[in-house]
Amino acid sequence: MDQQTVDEGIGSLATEDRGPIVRQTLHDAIVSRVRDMIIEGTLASGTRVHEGNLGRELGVSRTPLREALKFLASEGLIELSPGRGAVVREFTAKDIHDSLIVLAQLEALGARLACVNATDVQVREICDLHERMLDMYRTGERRAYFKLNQAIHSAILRSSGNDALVDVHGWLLPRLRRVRYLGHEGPENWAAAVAEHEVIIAAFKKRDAATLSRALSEHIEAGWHRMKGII
Amino acid sequence: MDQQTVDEGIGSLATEDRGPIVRQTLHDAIVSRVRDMIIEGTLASGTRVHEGNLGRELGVSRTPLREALKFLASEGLIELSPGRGAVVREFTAKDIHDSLIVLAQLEALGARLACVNATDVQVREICDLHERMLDMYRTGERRAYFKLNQAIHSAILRSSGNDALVDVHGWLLPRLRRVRYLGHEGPENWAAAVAEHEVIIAAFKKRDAATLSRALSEHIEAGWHRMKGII
DNA sequence: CAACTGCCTTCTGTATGCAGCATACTTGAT
DNA sequence: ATCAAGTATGCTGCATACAGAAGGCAGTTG
Repeated sequence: MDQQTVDEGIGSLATEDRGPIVRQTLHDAIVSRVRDMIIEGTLASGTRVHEGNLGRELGVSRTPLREALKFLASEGLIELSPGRGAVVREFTAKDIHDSLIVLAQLEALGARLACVNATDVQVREICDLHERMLDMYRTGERRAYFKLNQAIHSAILRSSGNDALVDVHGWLLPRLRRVRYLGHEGPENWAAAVAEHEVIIAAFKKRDAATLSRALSEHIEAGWHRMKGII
Repeated sequence: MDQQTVDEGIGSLATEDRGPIVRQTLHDAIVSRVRDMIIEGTLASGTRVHEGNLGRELGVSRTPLREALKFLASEGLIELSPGRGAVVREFTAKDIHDSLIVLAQLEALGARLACVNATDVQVREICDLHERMLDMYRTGERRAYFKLNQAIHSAILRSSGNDALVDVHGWLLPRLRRVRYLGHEGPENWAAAVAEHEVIIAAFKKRDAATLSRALSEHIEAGWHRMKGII
């Protein structure tokens, strides 16, 4: 492999989406890169992942790529068949719905815990995220909105103080990111999602566990109804 | 590496705990083997995992071992530090408790779904497992009891018909297996756990979602109280 | 005597090579 | 013409080799 390709590959990976100076191992870079490729559809569902080709494309050799694929396999984004390599997992509508049911349950639990355990600082930070998200909604920046949306949900979970819950949530989320991204297609859908977020934040501010928990569950279920036609 | 060691290693892995003729990749063998070593305490918490030594011990080269470690890292059983290798993750009492809270929530959800979706055959199979587990209790075979106990919980989850729930549960479980195993130390604790299982099975037979869901949560919480002194 | 620096050892991170297996294609037979 | 069998190609699975980094130890200096 020529050095040019290597540098290009590593360079593009290193500057992808992390901070600037943080030590970024090739492994992490490949994992997040391939994960993004799956989420964004560059690697479509059902695609056979060819170690040689993808490695050449990313500018890395097969070994670290294989390690990354094993990692992604344990997240369920990729399926490995012995002797036949890796394919991007296809998520059926039922898979998505099942995952959302679990997600709703997890976020509802997180909400209840967060109302008790979150610090005032955390509440305020989440409200700030919410305000910034509203800005993105007003200016129509879907991608930034999407990232802030995710950040809010994750931040509420984190403020629950239950690390295992955060881990499980983080594990389940990747397989839903693509579909949640699609969930805000269309202006009226987007408006509905924003309205639900208003309820959520209001309940969180008041530390009203019952309302927050219910609002989050309903928000996720509503998201399902918004997106299920698309899938 | 001499061939002797390789054969010995692969042989011991291949015959470890899977069925006889099922095609078993080295990767899966290593993953389950190392996982067992962690659960059984052969690899104690906080132990530095030395790729060379462990690979030599298992009779495999570093490459598949590294892939397995990456896999286990994404399960959270092992922590990887760039440039400094892998250490067996130490679970604090809080980690365990947090995980159990999540587990209880997941099993409660599974219970509710199972009461609706389980087939009569599945219900009967689970009752059979329960009967066999009681036999193991009476004859004092802790290891077999433990395996059947796990099998019952997993089977109820599976009968919910929610694959994502099964996946998440299966992902969370490994980090709790060691501690759940410890949870039945002492005869009166064991008796209490068995009594709780009686309630669970009775509710499941009647497809009483509310009772089953509550019984499972309480069973897990009771398990925590039984074990928390030990940790 | 303590602290710092430079070297050395050892381990991780990555690449490459080799062997076995799966699949596809080709050829021959019915 | 179709099906089956054999062969060939290319991919995966694993091992090993090499390079770079981290940590330890010793020697030297303040």
